[in-house]
Amino acid sequence: MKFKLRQLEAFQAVAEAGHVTRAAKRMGISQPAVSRLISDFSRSVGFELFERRGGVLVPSSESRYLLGEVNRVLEGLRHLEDLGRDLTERTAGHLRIACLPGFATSHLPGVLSRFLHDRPGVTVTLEPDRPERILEWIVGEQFDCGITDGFAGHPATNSVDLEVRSVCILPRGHPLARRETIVPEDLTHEKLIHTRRDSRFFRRLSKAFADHAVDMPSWIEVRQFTAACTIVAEGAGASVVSALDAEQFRDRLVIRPFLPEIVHRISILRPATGARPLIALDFIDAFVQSLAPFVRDPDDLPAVSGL
Amino acid sequence: MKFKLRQLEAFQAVAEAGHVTRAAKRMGISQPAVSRLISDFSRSVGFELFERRGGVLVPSSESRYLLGEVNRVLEGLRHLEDLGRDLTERTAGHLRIACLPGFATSHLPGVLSRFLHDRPGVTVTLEPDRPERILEWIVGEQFDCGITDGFAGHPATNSVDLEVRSVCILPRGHPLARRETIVPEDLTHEKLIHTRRDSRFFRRLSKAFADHAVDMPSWIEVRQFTAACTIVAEGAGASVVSALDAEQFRDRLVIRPFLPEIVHRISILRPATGARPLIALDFIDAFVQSLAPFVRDPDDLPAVSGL
DNA sequence: GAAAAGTATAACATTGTATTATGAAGTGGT
DNA sequence: ACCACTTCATAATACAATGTTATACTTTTC
Repeated sequence: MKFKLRQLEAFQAVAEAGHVTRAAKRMGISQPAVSRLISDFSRSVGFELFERRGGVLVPSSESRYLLGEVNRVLEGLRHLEDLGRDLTERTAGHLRIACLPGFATSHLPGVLSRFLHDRPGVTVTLEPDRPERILEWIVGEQFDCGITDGFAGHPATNSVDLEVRSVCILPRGHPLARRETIVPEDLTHEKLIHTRRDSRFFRRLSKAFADHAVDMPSWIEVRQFTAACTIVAEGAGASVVSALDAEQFRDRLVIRPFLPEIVHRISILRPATGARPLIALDFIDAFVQSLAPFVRDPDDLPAVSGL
Repeated sequence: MKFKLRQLEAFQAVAEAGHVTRAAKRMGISQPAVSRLISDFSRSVGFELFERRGGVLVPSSESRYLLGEVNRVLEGLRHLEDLGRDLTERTAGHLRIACLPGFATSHLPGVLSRFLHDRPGVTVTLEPDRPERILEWIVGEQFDCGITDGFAGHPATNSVDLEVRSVCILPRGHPLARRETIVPEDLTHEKLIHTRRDSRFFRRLSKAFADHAVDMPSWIEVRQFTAACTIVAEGAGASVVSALDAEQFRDRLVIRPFLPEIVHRISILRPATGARPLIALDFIDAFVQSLAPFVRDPDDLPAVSGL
């Protein structure tokens, strides 16, 4: 005594149209097909679904009871199909992103808002934290996507690595602003703001100075590039930071290429095991694209498809 | 891109069971059938529905979104099937009854409560009114069933007629109570309570007295048998009323057969055109059965099936 | 009462849903 | 690391559901 979907649709169509013929037209099938669906349905429930009232078919008192429920079920199904389509087209779903605090406030918001603009049904959780915690979260699959740096690889994650150029930043109107590019020698008499000594970026930077036989004029040690930018923008000292962070302060300081080229490697992580939410892959792709202006080799962006 | 019901069921079953094989067992079909349903569904939505987690299948992040909606739709369908079954088994629906005021307070409530006892989903509208109004309502199809008397037939209605016996009622301890049956002569010196002079019942009663050459000792004229019963129960006068009404006062007065036999004809009406709600036919049948002890010829109750 | 519209039935084509048989892939224990 | 075992996917095929056209029947309508 199971109801067939098609029978319910025909029942609804006839109830609304009042004629088998018109219902068939509306459903885009032939009249006999509807006739059969109705008679089968009627037989399966055991009572007459319609009565004739001078030409038009009117739901019987029994089937009037059914009709409301039928409408609800079919409405639910329509809704379900919409949802299916949205998921297929990646315009619905939920995205959990963990990132370094710096991204949460600077580059990421713009990328996210553009990404979500065309995906009205998508919701996002954004959680800024330290790199170790981000890795934990990705491994534990609490998040779909992690944005971090200083990542050394982990078997339970897949990652995309990007090498972001770094630049020298100076206060506006600084004498060195006339130079096209800045080299270690130029900074000999400046007060240098740099990241923590245990960071990979610091080691690369100090090596650059050492290679040029220049003493690094260390002054202030900060945790984040953003902090360095702020201090320099205030007119104190100079720094070498990721081009990405410098961009946010473009109108408050002077940005110049720094040679030798030092890259800041950032990694985008995904859990290696488990599902691969399409929306997450889409987002990672969008994020990588957004970094194109800042990477060392824009023509060789890593592919996300293989993640 | 329309979803098939069967695919949704398979999706739900696999999501709950965690294995295609177990889902198939639960659905009572073979494993490859479920396999195909799932793969077809997956193809139609365009993303993977499940991921393996060490043996068990877990809904992917996309399909988790779908699952909730699918459950809702299938739940609605199950509910719909229940409703269909209830309607088929006449345990759901609505019944509109119009009746004479006398019935609404005396015999009918008991019949209705018994009728509704086994039909938990059925609701009833009971409207007491005068006979002319009842006929109007039936003709206009505002009601499924009318219980009236003095009905002379109407082309837009079908009716079942029942001839209810009438009895003589006396106050408790009345001298005539010793008699097995009462005849007109016995009542010569009583004060008689009877229905209105323009009623058919009154005409039959007065003819009975006339045939026996007895003056009818008319005392009080009432509209309803119930009123006559109440007055007699108070110890004043005697009356001849429908056995049906007398029954309600069984413990407050004396009931004796009255000869010659006078019948009170009541009619059960239904709209002739339009639907024939099965629940209404059931009710009429139950009502006719309930009157069996009071009709002239209990072995010859009219059939309701033909209504 | 005849024409027109609407509906039901029959014969048949197509598609969906099931079956069994069988090979591939993943799990778990020695 | 291999083997037995379970689980899953695919292929070939049977059958039921759902669609088609052709046609006869019933009801409205004028």
